[in-house]
Amino acid sequence: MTTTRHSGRGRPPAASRELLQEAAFELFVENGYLGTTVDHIATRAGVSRNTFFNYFDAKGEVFWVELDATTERVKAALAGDSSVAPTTNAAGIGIRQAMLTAIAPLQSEHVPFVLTQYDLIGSITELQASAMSRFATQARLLSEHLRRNGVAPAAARAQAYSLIACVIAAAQEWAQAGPLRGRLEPYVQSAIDATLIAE
Amino acid sequence: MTTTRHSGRGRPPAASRELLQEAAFELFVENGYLGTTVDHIATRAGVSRNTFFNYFDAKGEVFWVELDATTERVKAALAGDSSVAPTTNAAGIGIRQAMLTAIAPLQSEHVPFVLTQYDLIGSITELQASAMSRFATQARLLSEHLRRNGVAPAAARAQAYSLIACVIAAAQEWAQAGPLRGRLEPYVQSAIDATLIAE
DNA sequence: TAGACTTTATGTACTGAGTTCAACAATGCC
DNA sequence: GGCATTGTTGAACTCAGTACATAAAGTCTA
Repeated sequence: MTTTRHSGRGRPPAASRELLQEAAFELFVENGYLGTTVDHIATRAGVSRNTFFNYFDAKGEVFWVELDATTERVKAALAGDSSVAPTTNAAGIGIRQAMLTAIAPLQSEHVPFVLTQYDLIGSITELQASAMSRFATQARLLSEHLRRNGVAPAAARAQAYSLIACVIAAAQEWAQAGPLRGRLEPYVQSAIDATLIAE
Repeated sequence: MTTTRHSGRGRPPAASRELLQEAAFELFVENGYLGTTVDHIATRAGVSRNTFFNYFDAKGEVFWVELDATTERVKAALAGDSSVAPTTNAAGIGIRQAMLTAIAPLQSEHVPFVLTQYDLIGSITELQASAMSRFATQARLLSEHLRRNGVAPAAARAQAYSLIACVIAAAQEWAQAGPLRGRLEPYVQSAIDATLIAE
């Protein structure tokens, strides 16, 4: 997942996730997702088809490089969260804070490519699969953190999933909001609020 | 999506979604999902490979027949929901009630096959894709209903997604709970409660 | 400097999902 | 019987993803 540094020994890499990602995005813009084959991407990046699969497990994975960095930040924020008292409420607020911290750097200019392509995600099975896989990873992350802090499994799951739901909803609104969208964080905050007052 | 009745005219169908689904489940149990090809399923059902794709858009779709029936019930419940006052709260409760009504028939014996296969869904891209697609359909359904009832788009999205998150979390707990699990409904109710008290 | 070792790249061949399209089969209707 | 309609079938194809053996390009060590 993370970019592994070249150790010095062995044949130096001819490509990188970033290089392949750039080549892919160029081609997606030029020919669309379906009009772009893995062969095209590899050729554009100057490597062979197989090399692409050395860097990504699947064609659709290329969309998520930027967002996976955010997942890493979530992980870090959770690790740094001492989450004091093992009560449901404190832990619930814990994951919420961790999430807000992780997405805090996301400014108007940093809209991940994937967020500008919701129509694609909705219509292309490979992207649906990779999106689902991302959500599942996040869910596991948050859910386990809650359980470690004493929240009952069922409640942990519900709270984790619900938080992710809010982030997704917020991210969609944010991406759609155009160049003046500003930071993502307030969008997430109001999504959370919208679900809480719904009593 | 819905089973289209044979109109009387034309060549009568040699198969049906149900028949293919049964053949598929048998083979999944015998040889696993990956060990079962579309060819196998079609052969077991006594038709050709192409005929399978006349009934399902993809191999993974076969998992969701039972759950798609629930989606139809959600749709019906929403249609029958006069959802009186166009206020956020009333509409929010509206989709919640519609969802609870739609899943009310689900008893201990009716655990959809797909719910017993979460490990599969997590590891097989085709199933991730079809799951994602189901969630997206549900989300659109609920979200549009809220917007029609005067809820702001952003809030509608957040509430709809969050409700789906609760149902998914609840369904997982329910499926894992074993033969004495009882009805799904209370699981959903407590998932919703768990997210609301998380303030 | 000649290997030995390590890491990455490449080529080939394969499986299987999903698509396209034309031909064919079975039914009701006139 | 002819005809429209609906459904099935076969063949050929594209492309993602996998497996595996081999080659290339470096570093390290004797």
